[in-house]
Amino acid sequence: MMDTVEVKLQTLPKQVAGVLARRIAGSGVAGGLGPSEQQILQEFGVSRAVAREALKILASLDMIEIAQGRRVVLRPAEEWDYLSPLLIDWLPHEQMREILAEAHATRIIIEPAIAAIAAKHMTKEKLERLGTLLAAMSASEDNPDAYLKLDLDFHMEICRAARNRILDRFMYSSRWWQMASRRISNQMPHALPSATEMHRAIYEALVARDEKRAEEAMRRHLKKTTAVGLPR
Amino acid sequence: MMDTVEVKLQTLPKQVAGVLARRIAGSGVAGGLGPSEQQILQEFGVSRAVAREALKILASLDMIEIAQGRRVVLRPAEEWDYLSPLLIDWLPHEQMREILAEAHATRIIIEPAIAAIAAKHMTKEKLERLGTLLAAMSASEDNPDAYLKLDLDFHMEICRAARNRILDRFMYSSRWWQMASRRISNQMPHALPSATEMHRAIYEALVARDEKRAEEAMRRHLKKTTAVGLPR
DNA sequence: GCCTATAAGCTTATCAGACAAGTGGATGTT
DNA sequence: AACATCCACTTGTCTGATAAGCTTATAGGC
Repeated sequence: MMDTVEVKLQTLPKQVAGVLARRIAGSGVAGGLGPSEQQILQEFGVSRAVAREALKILASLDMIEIAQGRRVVLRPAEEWDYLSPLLIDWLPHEQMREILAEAHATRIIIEPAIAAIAAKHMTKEKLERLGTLLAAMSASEDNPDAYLKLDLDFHMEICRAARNRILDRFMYSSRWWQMASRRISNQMPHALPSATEMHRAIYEALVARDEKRAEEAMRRHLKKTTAVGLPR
Repeated sequence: MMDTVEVKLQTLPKQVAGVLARRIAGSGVAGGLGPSEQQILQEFGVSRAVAREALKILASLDMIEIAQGRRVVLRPAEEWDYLSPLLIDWLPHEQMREILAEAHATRIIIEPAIAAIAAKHMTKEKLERLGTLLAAMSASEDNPDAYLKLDLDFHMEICRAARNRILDRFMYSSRWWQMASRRISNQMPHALPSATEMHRAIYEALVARDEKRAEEAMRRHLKKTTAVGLPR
């Protein structure tokens, strides 16, 4: 039963995996031994099914390697799946801030290129949806949470226009980073009206189907929108 | 026991997940009902533990959504985890070729930027390792398999120099795509000596710490190395 | 008739205990 | 010292229960 507290925020294996992941992230040596099923049984008092699922979760993040007959071993942190929303939540704040900064740097590389491709493929329907989102953003400048969601949708919609599922997947992960970013620092990075203006600039470049201008507008936007809470 | 054939190429849940994934990828409607534990038990004759793990695998790829009490539902294909080596293997060839083309397009976006950043951060040790890899490539031009491995290591090593774990993860996935690419089309795309020359150009730009030149050399390399087996 | 509350029957989640299969090291033999 | 065998330990799979959450239908009250 894992604990006297009976609240069930999430599934049991996920909770166990979270504890183990934090422990590994905090003080794990690649190549070293990972938690065995038996250890988990004793420490958490859960059934073997739960222990196994927890390990499977860690394995799916490439944090550990499981093989029949062999003990669980820790994998190098450079190869963990930092694109997963699970791992994001389980990293110590120090590492999390680093990752978020790296994620933002990656956005600056990828999204301008996406905007350029999107400008080429832009259709009337897409533009209409983008226009609607833009209007909604303009009307939600007093509601940061709603604004963030619209912001994410706006970027995702542009990405979809590029018709590249790999890039789609990247943007999908990007969503979690930005929500995590919001979570650790509640302050708004900039005045929302200014953000709306930059989004409008991107939108208009897309309307004009001007690849170079869309690329540049996106780059300017992202460079201004510095990674939240990362003054370093 | 799943089948009369007793060969064990991989774990049982993975096999089941593979069959289900192919089926879903072939004719699945987002929002529709996915396979239930009961259905899997009856169809494959496996235990519930195996059926559950198979479903968990599909869920980790964002192909299905599992919740207690509710039936399993199919998630939209646009949000599947195309970065996973599992999914790559399970896609029908048609879709796989599309994805591989999109993956290559993504490389052309990301890797030149990586090369530029790497040029800035390049150290003596990294350069030495890259030089060693380059020499090994030159010596392995008659062994396509060994060459591919060295090629992948070369690109990964450059990425590591950029010190960005998100980009690392992308390159890590890229490895699987290229191995899959090789798998479906055994022909070598180009003469290996020519490839070595292009790698050497990248290497020399890195030695000179010339960001622009490294970026351009990488771009030229990738544009030449068209996605294998994709004449379309 | 309409709304609500309860209950029944699905589904997935967790538990328990067993046996199978693979690995690695200890043991013992040559 | 080299090799084969065995044994302890690990993960993989099976069986059959019980718990918990959701959906639907049914019965009751208004």
